[in-house]
Amino acid sequence: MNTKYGDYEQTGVTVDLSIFTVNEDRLKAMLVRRAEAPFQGFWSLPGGFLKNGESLDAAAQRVLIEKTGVNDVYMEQLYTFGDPKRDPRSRVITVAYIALIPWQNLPKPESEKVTGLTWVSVDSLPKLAFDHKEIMSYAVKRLRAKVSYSNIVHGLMPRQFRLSELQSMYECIIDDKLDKRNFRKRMLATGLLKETGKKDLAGAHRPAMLYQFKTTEIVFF
Amino acid sequence: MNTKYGDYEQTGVTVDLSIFTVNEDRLKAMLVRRAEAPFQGFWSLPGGFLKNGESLDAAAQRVLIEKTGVNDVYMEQLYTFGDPKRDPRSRVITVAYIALIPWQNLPKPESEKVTGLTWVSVDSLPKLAFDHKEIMSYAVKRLRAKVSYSNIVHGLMPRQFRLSELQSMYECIIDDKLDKRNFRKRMLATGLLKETGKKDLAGAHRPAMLYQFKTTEIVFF
DNA sequence: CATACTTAGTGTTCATTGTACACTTAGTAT
DNA sequence: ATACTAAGTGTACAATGAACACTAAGTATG
Repeated sequence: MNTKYGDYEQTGVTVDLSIFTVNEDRLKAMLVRRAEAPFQGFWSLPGGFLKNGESLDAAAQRVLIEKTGVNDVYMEQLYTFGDPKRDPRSRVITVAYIALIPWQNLPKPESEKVTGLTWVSVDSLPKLAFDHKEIMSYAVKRLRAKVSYSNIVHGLMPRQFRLSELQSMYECIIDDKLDKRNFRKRMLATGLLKETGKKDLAGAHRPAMLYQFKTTEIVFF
Repeated sequence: MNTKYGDYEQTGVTVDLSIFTVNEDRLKAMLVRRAEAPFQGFWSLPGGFLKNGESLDAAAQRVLIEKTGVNDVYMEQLYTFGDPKRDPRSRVITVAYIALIPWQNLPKPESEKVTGLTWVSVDSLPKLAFDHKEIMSYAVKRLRAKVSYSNIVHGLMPRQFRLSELQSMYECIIDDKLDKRNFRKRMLATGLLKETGKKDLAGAHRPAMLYQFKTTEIVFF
């Protein structure tokens, strides 16, 4: 396990992902069932070892596609966790990422039994393997904070949406209610939205204008 | 070099530190001269390999003490850089940290020739080894941003100080002038400062009250 | 010892931003 | 035709941020 340097241990490097979506008015995270020891049968964050010649971002992308089938989503590095005892087998440090996926973009969920995957509200997480609870807490904290000073919710919205849907998205991430008129004023004032000209005729009520983001980039207010 | 897993390379893990101080009204970073290849003779960030059983934070602390002789300073993890080509020898990922040290707390600098250490204004950095320029840019960006929404400057101030010194600290980090009255109002309004009751009688002018921070913790506004 | 010099210390006005709050509109359903 | 539902809109007030100039309390000098 150790190199010729003695003091300098060979270290495993993994990436672990906090993949978020919003569904049924709940902020949810993807968990995968561990098939093997340690923590066999426990839920954990999707992750994997860094491969030969692979950048950290690329590794995170790879894990994302493996588990969700989805590409091209918002992703950012969160933090690196390196407690020497965090993996009982050997020294492994993990570079944690946050990813955001609009629920609509996810393939229809198959049975949890088959896939070993599930989406769980971040407020009612089960016991998680390793230090994944800590990682997840940190990710939720970062996401909640970032919502208030950036347009990061973009990563969770479908391409076109009603302003009321956008508002709900904010509300369920920050877990608080917002004033409709002030919300609309602020959002339109950012200049990041544009009207599509289309209307959403669903429902027995006045149809809503559909909006979309002008740019994919994350902007800080 | 490779493990039995083939795809999964053994990876070196280092920590690299952007250590900042302010002196002569300049935000400066510590650089160390590389004694060995690669990048022999180049300036680089202080850093080192993660040791056996050592947490990332502990490794960063160790490097800090080795290079500065100083303990107990503000330090935070910055970002993890993992481009597969960032070290020409082999796969090494590095966890970057930011550290802040009040200039007054540093031991008297010996000759650069002897120590291989120097402090350079972040606006006039020389060519750096590896991807250290990129790391440093990111660190400066983070520090400049954080100054405006936290009391992180605490990490750069001596224990007691005049409000005008505090203002200068802000000004030279954000590289802009601030209004004296508004600055004082805002600072005192945070409630994070307390008067020491002492006066600074240096200089041929009205003596200044000395202040200190009530708490060591970093607070976000 | 009177005067000049230097930095410390202090308030107010105005502009901008944020917050609270209720009714009309345009569709569908009965 | 009427009821129902979510969409869409404006204003008054409070809080915050920004611009701005003089007096105070020491030391240094002639």
